[in-house]
Amino acid sequence: MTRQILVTSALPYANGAIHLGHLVEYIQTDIWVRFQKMRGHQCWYVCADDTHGTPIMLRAESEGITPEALIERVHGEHTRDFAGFHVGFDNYYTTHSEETRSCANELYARLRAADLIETRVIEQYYDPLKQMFLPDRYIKGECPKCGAADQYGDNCESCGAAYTANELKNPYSAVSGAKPELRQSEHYFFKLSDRRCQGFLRRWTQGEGRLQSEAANKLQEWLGEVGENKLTDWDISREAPYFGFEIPDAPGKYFYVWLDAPIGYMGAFKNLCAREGLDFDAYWGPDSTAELYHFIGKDILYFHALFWPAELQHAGYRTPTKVFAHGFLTVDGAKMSKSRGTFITAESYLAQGLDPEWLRYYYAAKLSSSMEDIDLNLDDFIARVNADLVGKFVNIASRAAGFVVKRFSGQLCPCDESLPAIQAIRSRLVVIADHYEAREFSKAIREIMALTDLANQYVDSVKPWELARQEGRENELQAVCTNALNLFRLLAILLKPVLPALSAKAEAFLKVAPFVWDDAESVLAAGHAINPYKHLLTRVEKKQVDALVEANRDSLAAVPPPAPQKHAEQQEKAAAVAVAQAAVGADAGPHIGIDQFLSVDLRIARIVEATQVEGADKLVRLVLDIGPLGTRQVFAGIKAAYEPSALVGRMTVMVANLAPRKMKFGLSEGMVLAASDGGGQTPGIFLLAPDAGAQAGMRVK
RNA sequence: GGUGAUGUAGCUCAGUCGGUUAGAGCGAUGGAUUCAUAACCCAUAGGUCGGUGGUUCAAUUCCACCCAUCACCA
Repeated sequence: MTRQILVTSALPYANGAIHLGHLVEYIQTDIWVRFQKMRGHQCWYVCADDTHGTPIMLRAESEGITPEALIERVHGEHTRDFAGFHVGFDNYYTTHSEETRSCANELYARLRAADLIETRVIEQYYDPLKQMFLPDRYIKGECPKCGAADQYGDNCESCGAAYTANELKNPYSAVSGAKPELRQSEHYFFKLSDRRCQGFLRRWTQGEGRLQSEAANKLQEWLGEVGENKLTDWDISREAPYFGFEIPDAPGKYFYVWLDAPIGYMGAFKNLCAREGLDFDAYWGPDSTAELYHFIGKDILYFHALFWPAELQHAGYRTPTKVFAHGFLTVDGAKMSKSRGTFITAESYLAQGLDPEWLRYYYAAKLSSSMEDIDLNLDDFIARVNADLVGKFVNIASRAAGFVVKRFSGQLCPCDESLPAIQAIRSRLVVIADHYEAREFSKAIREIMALTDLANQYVDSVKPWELARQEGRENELQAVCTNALNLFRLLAILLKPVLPALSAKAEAFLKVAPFVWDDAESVLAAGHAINPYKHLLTRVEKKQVDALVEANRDSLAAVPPPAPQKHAEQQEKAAAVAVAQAAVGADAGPHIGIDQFLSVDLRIARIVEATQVEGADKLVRLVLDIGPLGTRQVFAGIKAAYEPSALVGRMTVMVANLAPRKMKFGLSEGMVLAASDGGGQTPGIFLLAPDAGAQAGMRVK
């Protein structure tokens, strides 16, 4: 029976590059989709860029371009990167489309009709300078609990306390630095707390096979006990200015990016329907018999297993058949890191000349159906790809093809289907297919590689190179090589979902039509002729991987800090961090060693003299007392912020071993430490000062 | 802080619904071989199954606590 299947991967956010963490999901999904297609099912794979929200708006602004221009450029980059890794979308669209807009409007209207939309006035911080409401993540201030400075508006990184932005002390806008004011505005809420949603979700999330058991448990936790009303309503609107879709009956208010993101699945599919002549309702209507699967990262389970099905259900659409969550990617056992060079972009991987199928294979070899994180161990990556793919798999074709082409013009004789190795493959077909279907790719790969070992053992046992030296044994030679090539073909079929490009080369080499799964039931006919063998796959070299890491080290200062996967919600914090970092003047950059740090001689200094410098716009001349080290003259560019007379007597911190520099106004013998916003968004210069008790000349470290 | 997941050979991972000698691939070592991008084949070594206690005739497997890593706490 031919199944009708619609598959999605989560929409990547349109303000950053695709990296190896993202690729886990797209490769996982692509393997599954390719498997379904090989099985002869009608399977559509759609995805899109997630293009709306504050981070996009601010990012575009900082680049001096329109959001439309930004998302168009990023769409091009994403499309290129995915194609480079053979991710075969049937449609890679954008949420900034008329299809998505109309789907969003329709879904919203239906929820409204179902009395599941409610308006409520809420009080929120507003940036008077920037003239916009600030998401919590864009407000910083002192933690209400422990008093730590520069904490975000949702929780404290110092003491871990959770609170609302309104509770922060001395709040300021991370966008402009301005002091935000509380303003009221009307927001639109999806009533997730409604009894209907609760009841529905309790049933839906526990549906057989709907979610992985870990995910179902998590959902159970979020839902709470029966009677316990743990779900809260979801704020789905944002005030202008906002880059997104305006809510039809609410001028100046926009759908929150997370509302239209999953609707982007619909929009992308609707666009595909127009192109392919498909019936949208056959897939999304309440009576749809098609299967709908969402592949997502475990970080966005909440959206896909609570909000999304509840919305669909009550807006009269079908709900997802299953939601598949995967874990995060670590590299060499740790979070991806810019300073270590393990925050690797898809673009750089390809640009450095690494083969995308190496990564596809490695991921497949590690992926299971669980939500566990997977680790890309770079040394293991090299060893495994080389051993399995080049040493074992490709080697089978390589060691048989030469004889067949040279001695028999590429012609094959009948294949011995009773061969134990062939029988072994046949006997494992169902098991392997089941593993693919269940997304147990690592198990499938394990099986296939065990069979590959059998194939090499077979070649070793029949010793074609000895037969080739003996007259009169040509038939035997042709027979064993034919068998070996058939073994290779069968294995290539099994690996095709993982290695589409390599399989295509194998098809060309063997001169056969594109493999489908059922081809594994047959063998090449006697008399069939193959092409001369060309290398199907090169080895990974350590130096290539080293170069890749080097190329990614610290090369991404402009993008948000590393994280396994980024979607709109999480992006807000990342973007806020980026904004905050820009405000400090620079990214944290690569690490330095303790020795390097200790080479800077920082000293507590007492300002004993401070005078205007005639003819200098920014400089103040300071004479600093650093105790046993005597006094130093320093010219500091702090005139804009400090009246010289007010500085006399103050304690501060200076770099005592900075090489003296001759300036127009005299010799500067060091540097005082002061903070300022290199980006110019927060005005002011802030001289450092030690706590009371510090004495002039003390070492700072 | 609370909750959950994970922690098994140098590396990557299986596995044990408690039961005689804990498995695979890679890597290492030795051997064999030379058809194959020095690949392949055979063999050997290597683990107090994160730590400490407990339950049991018996625990790596169950329980408690601890440590480490990761995640969630919307």
